Amino acid sequence: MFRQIADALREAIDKGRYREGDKLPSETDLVDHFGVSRMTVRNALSLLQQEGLAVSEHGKGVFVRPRPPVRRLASDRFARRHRDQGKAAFTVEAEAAGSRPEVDSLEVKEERPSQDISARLGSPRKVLARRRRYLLDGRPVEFATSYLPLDLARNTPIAQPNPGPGGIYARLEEMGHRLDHFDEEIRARMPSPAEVRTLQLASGVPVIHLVRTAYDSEGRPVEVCDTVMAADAYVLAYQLPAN
Amino acid sequence: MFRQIADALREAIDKGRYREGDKLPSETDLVDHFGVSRMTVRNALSLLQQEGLAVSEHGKGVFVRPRPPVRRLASDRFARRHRDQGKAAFTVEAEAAGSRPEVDSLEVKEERPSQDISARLGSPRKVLARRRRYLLDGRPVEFATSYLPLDLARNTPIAQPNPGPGGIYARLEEMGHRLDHFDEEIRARMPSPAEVRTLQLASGVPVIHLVRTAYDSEGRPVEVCDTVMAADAYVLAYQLPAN
DNA sequence: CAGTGGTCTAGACCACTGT
DNA sequence: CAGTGGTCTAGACCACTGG
Repeated sequence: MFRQIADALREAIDKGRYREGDKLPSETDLVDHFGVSRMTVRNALSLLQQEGLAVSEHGKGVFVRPRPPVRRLASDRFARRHRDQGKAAFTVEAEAAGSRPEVDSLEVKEERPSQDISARLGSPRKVLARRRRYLLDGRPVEFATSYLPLDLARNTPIAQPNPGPGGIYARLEEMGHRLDHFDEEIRARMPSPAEVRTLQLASGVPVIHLVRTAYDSEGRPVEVCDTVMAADAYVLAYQLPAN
Repeated sequence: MFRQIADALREAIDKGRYREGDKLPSETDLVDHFGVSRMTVRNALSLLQQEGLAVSEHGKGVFVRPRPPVRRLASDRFARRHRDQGKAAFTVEAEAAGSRPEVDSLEVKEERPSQDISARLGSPRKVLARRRRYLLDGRPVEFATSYLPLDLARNTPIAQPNPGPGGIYARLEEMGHRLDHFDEEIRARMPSPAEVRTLQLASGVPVIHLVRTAYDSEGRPVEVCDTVMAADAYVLAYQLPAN
C-alpha cells in the first residue's frame, strides 16, 4: 500500500503536477484520501525522500525537492593558464556563474597522515593539512582537505591561511615543483552523519568523494586533495584523448 | 532515542565489533536491550540502511553491508591501443581482475532520440540505440546505452548485436571516423525504482551517471554512451595534464 | 516449526511553523 | 492558535528463512 501511495506521488511529480518546491499533500490529507493509517503514509513519503524526490520540513510540509544549480568542474580547471589571477579559482568561477561564493572554516594544521594519505604521498612522517568548506549563495557544497608533505610545505606561504594569488599550486611551482599531472579518483556514496551536518545535506542526496594527487615533473607526489561534494551540486566533466 | 540506538550500532560497526557481512542483533534483541518499542528499533536500523552501512534480508536478519570489490575505470580505457583485442574491454578487464564477466539484455533498436541525446549528437532525426547490462560474478553493476546517429550506423556492423573485435569504436574508425577525443560528464544521485530493479541495488547505494560523447577528428559527435553504474562497484580514475 | 524482518493500525504527545 | 511533521507505543498479521 505505501508503495502505491509513493508511486502515485512519484508519477504526479514526474508528470509535472507538482513542480520543484511545491508542497505535497499533508500527511493528514493522504491519510484521508487513501484511507490508511498515518504510518503507512509516512512510509510512502519516506520512500520519496530516500529517492531524493522530496524533502520534508518540520512544521511546514513535504516538498518536491528543488534541484539546485549545479557547478560544473571541467577537467582543465587546474591548467596553469587558469592560475595567474589574484583570486581563488572557486571564487572567480562562482562569480562568473552569478553565484555568491564563500570559503569557510579554514584550518591549517600539521598532522600525522592517515594510512591512505600517507601511501599516496610517499609515506611522509608528517603532513600539512589545509581544510576548508566552500559555499555557494550560503549553501555548503564542498568540503576539502589538502595534504602536503611537511618537509615541503613547512615555513612557506602554503602554511599560511591565505597562500596568495594562484593558490598553493602556484606556490609549489615557484618553489621549483613544476606540476606535471594530476590523478583523480572518484567515488559516490551516502554521506556519514558528520558529512550530513557540514554539508547540510537533505536525505536522498549522496556525496561525490574525489581524491586528487598532484605530481611534479620528477614524478613526486606533492599534494593530495581529499574532497567531499554534495552530489546534487556538481557535474564533473573530463576530456579524454582517444590516444 | 532511535538515533542513539543507530549511533551505538554505527560505532560498533566502525570499531569492528561487527564486520562486513556480520549479522546485527535482531529487532527483538534490540527491543529487549534498549527497552523501546519495535518501531523505534526499526527506525534506527532504517537509518543505518539509508547510510549504506547495513542491509536487511527478509527472514534472515540485518547485516553489515559487505563492500564488494570495486571496478576501477581508468581514463585511458578507450585508448586505441586497448582496442586491438578480440574481446570486449569489459570482458578482458574483468577476467584480469579474477571476476566472471557477463553481458546481458543486449538490445539494438532504432529510436527517436531524447532531447538531451539529440542535442549532444547534433540533432539527428533518428538514432541507433545499443542497450546492455554488465554483470560481475552474477551481480549487475552497470547499465549502458550507446546512441549513434542512424545515418552513420544503419546497415553497418554497429547495428549487429555483436559488432566484432574492438567494439563499435573500432568499427567507427574503420568507417573513416577516426576518433579524436571523448567528453565525459559524471553525476551521482539516488537510483530510480527502475534502476534499483535492474541493478539490484541495496538501499543506501547511489548510482554514478556517466554520459560520454565520442568525437571524430572532424569534431563531429559520433556516439553518446549513457551509463548508470552501481556506485559501490566503481572507482573512476582520471589523469589530467597540468597543462 | 521458530525466528526473522515487512507492513499496517490507532492512538498519543511533542516540536516547529505561520497566522 | 491550528496545522504541520517527528517520535514513540502496543499490538496485530504477514512473508520469508532455515532447521
